[in-house]
Amino acid sequence: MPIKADLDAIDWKILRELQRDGRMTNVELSRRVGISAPPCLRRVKRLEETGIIRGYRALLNAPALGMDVVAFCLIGLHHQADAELKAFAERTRSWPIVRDAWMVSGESDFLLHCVTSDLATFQSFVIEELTSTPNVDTVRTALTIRQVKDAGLVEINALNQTQ
Amino acid sequence: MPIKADLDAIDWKILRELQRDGRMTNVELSRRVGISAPPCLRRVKRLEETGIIRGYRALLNAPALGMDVVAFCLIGLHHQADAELKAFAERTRSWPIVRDAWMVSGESDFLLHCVTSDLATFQSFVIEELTSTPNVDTVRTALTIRQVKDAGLVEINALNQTQ
DNA sequence: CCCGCTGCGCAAGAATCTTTCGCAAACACG
DNA sequence: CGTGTTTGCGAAAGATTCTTGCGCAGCGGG
Repeated sequence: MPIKADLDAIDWKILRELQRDGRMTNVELSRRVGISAPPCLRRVKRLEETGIIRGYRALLNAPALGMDVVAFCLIGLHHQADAELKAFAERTRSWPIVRDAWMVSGESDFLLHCVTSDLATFQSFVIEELTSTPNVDTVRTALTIRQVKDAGLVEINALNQTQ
Repeated sequence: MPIKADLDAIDWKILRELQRDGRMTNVELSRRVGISAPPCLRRVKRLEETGIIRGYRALLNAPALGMDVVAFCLIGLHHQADAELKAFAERTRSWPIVRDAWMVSGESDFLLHCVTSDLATFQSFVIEELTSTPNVDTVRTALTIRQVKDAGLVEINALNQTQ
């Protein structure tokens, strides 16, 4: 699945710009990376088709939309057989409060990124949903105070552009 | 800062669509939300200007770009005075490995989302950077096995559209 | 030396963006 | 009720951008 595509300096620049502003016009993008619009569009399309660009997403302001509580939950299961891991993973997808989730190794088995409107909703989710889910052993929660950094998913610096 | 803007059903539809595909053309967006293009564009612009839409971002495929290691670090500090919290927050911004970071309350003080090319790089980051940073008390790490859910930041369901 | 491959950029038509303007519905107020 | 104000939709048109087709240059391999 990971194709490890060989990208040149221009491709890296495109990725950096689109990670910074995914709605930039192709004309502006082509100007920034130093080629004309048609080849630039072809490169973007190729990056999308090969899956290197998985998609585009608007970043929403959660508090302004009434979602004031962001929290992380570390979940430990009793049994970690493959079927049980898959079952819990599937369950996270059915909880709207859980925005993204990771299977992890270490002291816990899952890490959930949760967003809710208020603390009461979050607490009832933890108590009535999480801890009452079969096979769930431990639930440790960390309420967020504020986000202190929000870069894109992948670091793209000048070094990538010299390949 | 959180404006708690009053949004109607069409605004919520716009947010839902753009969170799903941030590069959709305005014509396509207007068709999906049921109004013509000009008022649709005005609404999007207003959502951007009021900060409800914070920006747009391309979602990159980290493994395909050679970033095979995703991990989370829970950091506990010795002292949690305001100046020290700010100092550590500032430091997270200088580490390229840290892609986003949260100040949290609970057993730890910070949660770091880290992405690196390989395990050795991550380990040397933890040992040589994190644990040797002044005021850092505890560092707990959770290596991710795989992401099991990746929805947008905010849940937008049909209920929002009946306001 | 020639051939095939790759990728750039020009040019033109299609689609989209963006502004302007008229209009209708909702509302406040006398 | 009637009137003025506000708000937001949608048609129209020009500007911009997207998208495709095509010619050309650079680069290896036979």
